[in-house]
Amino acid sequence: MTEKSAFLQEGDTAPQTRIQRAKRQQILEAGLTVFSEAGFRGATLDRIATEAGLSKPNLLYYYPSKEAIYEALLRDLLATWLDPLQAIDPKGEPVEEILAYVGRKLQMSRDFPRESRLFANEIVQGAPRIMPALEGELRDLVNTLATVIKGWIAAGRMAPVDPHHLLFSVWSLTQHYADFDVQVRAVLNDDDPFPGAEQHLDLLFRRLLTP
Amino acid sequence: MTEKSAFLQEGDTAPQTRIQRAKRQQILEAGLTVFSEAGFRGATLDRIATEAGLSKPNLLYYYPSKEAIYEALLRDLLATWLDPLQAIDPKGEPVEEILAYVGRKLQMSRDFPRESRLFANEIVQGAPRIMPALEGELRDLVNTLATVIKGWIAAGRMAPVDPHHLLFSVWSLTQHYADFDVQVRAVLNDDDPFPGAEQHLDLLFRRLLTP
DNA sequence: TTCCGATTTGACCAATCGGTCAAAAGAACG
DNA sequence: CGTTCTTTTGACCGATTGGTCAAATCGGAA
Repeated sequence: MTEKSAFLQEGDTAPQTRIQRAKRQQILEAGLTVFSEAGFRGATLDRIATEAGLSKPNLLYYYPSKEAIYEALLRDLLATWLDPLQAIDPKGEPVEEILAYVGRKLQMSRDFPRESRLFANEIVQGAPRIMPALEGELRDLVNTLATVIKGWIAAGRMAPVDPHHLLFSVWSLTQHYADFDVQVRAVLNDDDPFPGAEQHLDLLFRRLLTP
Repeated sequence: MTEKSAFLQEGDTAPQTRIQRAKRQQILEAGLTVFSEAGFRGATLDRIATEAGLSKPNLLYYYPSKEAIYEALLRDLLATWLDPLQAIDPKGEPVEEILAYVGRKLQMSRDFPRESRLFANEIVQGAPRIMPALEGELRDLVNTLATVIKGWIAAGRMAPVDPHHLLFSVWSLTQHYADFDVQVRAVLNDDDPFPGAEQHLDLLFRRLLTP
């Protein structure tokens, strides 16, 4: 087990007024849009400020730097992103638990594509800022779940599958519909891919996992 | 069918000396490295020039702009990227044909991760420069293959699966090991993921496709 | 050697970048 | 009203960006 990563931690939670909280939220919203479209380097403070309806110095009054906005976003998102994983119940029915996880992840791709693309941008470019979280919290969580899955397999309650690669499969298959959205829609003539995706992934994992 | 896209076409093939061909190749090599690490906006001409062992004006002597290098790369890569798809033989054994395709794609993730990440960067950020190719050549190729697969299914030679989503699955599962390499390795303690991936994907698609 | 086109480079430029600062404008409260 | 604290802004700065250009250098043919 790795000890909890010291990176991406929030500083002291300063007492914020209602206005400050609201403006910071506006900025994070705008930052999410811009960073997810352009990546860290591609995003500009001017664009984020415009998107948030603020002047650039005003934006910098609430967050001290571009880095600060980006890291605040990553920090907030990490929890959201790991939630569906933690919701898997070791005492549940294995195949159904994993299928439900796939469903949750697919729904996140549909409902929060910007968040997915923000992570995708970060990781494709080498994860320079969330690597510690990947090697810390994420790895721990994955290893814990891998143990659970191995138990399920040993008990004959699901087909024998490498737990780590199973998780990679869930991530890649579901996030693909958010991250590669434009490609998917280009191929499908702009039809909504999600109904078909849900059915397909249900079939795929059911076939893979049913003992 | 969409007519062949007019974008990303090479200009008249000017007669090149041996030196010109070599230097241009150097530049594309360096460009591939830098663009795949940083995306279009994140890449700088200075970095590409340094990587190629040239001065910036010298680099611009061979390619007129940053855009020109990037588009030359995308153009060259598109063919390479579509090759494994075209190698699928409609007269072959369905399950084995698709499994072989998966194998080729996975090998490309292992051997050409920069190329994979270049595309990933481009598409995650909205595919502003290869959208025409996606809606043209790619869509045509995919639709052609989808017809073949539907034929295979109708003949009972493979399990009934949505052909488009099947292809998305192949792409996402295989490219994940290149595009999200740092995440995969972070979770796996830096072990080589490819042997396990090969076995896992073979199992996954065999289960999915065997009638 | 001379010559000529191909190649290379240092110096430079305008635009954009992230970020600063002092001063102005609001808001809250007496 | 005046005072005090918070919020907002225009003007500005140094660094970096993509790209230009004239001059220097190179390399091969005669």
